[in-house]
Amino acid sequence: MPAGNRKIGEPEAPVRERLTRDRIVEAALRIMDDEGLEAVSMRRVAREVGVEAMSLYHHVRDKEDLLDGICAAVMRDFRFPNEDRPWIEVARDGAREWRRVLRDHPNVIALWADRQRPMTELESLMPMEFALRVIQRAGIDEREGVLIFNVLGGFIMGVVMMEVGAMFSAGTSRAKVADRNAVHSKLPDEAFVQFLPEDQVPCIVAALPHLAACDPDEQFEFGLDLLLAGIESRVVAAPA
Amino acid sequence: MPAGNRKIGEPEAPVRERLTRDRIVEAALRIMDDEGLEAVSMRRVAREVGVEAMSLYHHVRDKEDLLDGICAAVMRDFRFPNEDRPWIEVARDGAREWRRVLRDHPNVIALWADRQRPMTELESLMPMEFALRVIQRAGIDEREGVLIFNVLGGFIMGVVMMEVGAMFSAGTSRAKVADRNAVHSKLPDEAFVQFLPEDQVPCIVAALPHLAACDPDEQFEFGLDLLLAGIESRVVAAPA
DNA sequence: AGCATAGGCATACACCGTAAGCCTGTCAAC
DNA sequence: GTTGACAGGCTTACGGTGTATGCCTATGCT
Repeated sequence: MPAGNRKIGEPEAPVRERLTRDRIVEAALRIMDDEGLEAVSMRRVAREVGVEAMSLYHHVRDKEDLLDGICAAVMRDFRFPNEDRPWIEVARDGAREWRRVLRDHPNVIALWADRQRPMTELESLMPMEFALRVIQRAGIDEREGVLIFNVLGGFIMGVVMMEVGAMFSAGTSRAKVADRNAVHSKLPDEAFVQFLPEDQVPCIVAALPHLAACDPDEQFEFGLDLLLAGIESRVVAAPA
Repeated sequence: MPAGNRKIGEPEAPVRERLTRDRIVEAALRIMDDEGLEAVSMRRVAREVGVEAMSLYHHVRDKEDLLDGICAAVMRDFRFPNEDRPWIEVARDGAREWRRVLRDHPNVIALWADRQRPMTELESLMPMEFALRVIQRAGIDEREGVLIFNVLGGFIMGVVMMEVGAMFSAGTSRAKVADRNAVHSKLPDEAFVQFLPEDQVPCIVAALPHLAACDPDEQFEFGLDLLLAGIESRVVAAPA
């Protein structure tokens, strides 16, 4: 018989604290961060908060809604840099902070990528508002400001995605791949790096040590400098 | 009783052509492009090629392997630009081509994002080889070449992701959102754009017309110019 | 002709999201 | 106090998923 079905007057109450949307979303986010996106199921989240799956539906409309909640929670994690400085410093810190958020919740990129729908909650839009404000204060007109916003935003997301996804880096994410030994048409994976044929992909082979040694922070700062320098040169060329 | 269980000597044979890994992958890619990533299930793919789900397992190890096949097929779609030109033109065309591929198969970004494992098939690495070769021919040393490769690659992926995902653009992807009217804590969605409170997000409100009107091609070229100009300035500053 | 094998198929299991409905503890109105 | 509404848990059930296991047949080699 289920809990809560105790006789009346029984001494100790169940004492489970009330379920709330926030508790649910928080648990789901934790699961996503710890166990990956596909581990986030209604049953798994329910178990995490000590409840049956269907009970969640009193607090979230459906799974989509729960995922929306996760997105909002991630956006809420953005800590706004102090803006009382030259715009370019604020922009740089904002970009770094966005990268920090994405790296702290790397699976949120996949979440955005396959749901493909815009944020709707006001609170989630505040980082965007911040970015546009910084750009505007640099004296850039609104039209170009949108271009720059998208370029910077895309750059940050893409670089972090390559960083955490290791799509090309060839040395990382060994754990996920380890048990997949060749059965069909596949390289043995384990020694993938060593057996790249130099005559067919000489540039990759030559670049391998640098790919392996590449520091993600330096990587990011390099690209950010490139973009910000380009943007700044446009500002001084056409001052407001 | 199943098909193929006909009496011997029956006039018309089933005539189904042999199942191959390529046919399966091709069908899966088509489904992903037409119906989205979540539509790609073993049963759905099997139906597409006129077979039962379990028959696929004679040609792919598991679903992961099938998804690997999709990734490889997408990479095979990359058409290499003519390289007998100044490196910066080749680089520009390579970037455009990569964007074309990603836009033709927009769901592959989500696929990369949540699988997070490197490409292993040699053929899939040829576009990377191409990119590194172009960068190297610009006279950039290998270490910095890797930085530039990652920056450009990340930029392209991120910008296309924002482009197709419409994460912030607020005007698009109406169809996917239309039937989700407010039940829980949610804005009505339909009139989302109009009801953004100007006092709380003035910069977004001001930017909205430009967000809506922003031409993705111009957007991409803008960012690409910014990056390539920055890269070129480093080349002339420190010639090989 | 006999037989191995490749490549189909059917069944079964555990897990998924969620519709429908039930049960109980809380609380306001009388 | 009793009553009734209701919020918020729970159970069951249905159709979907990936895939392990095993069967059956058509093909090709000897």
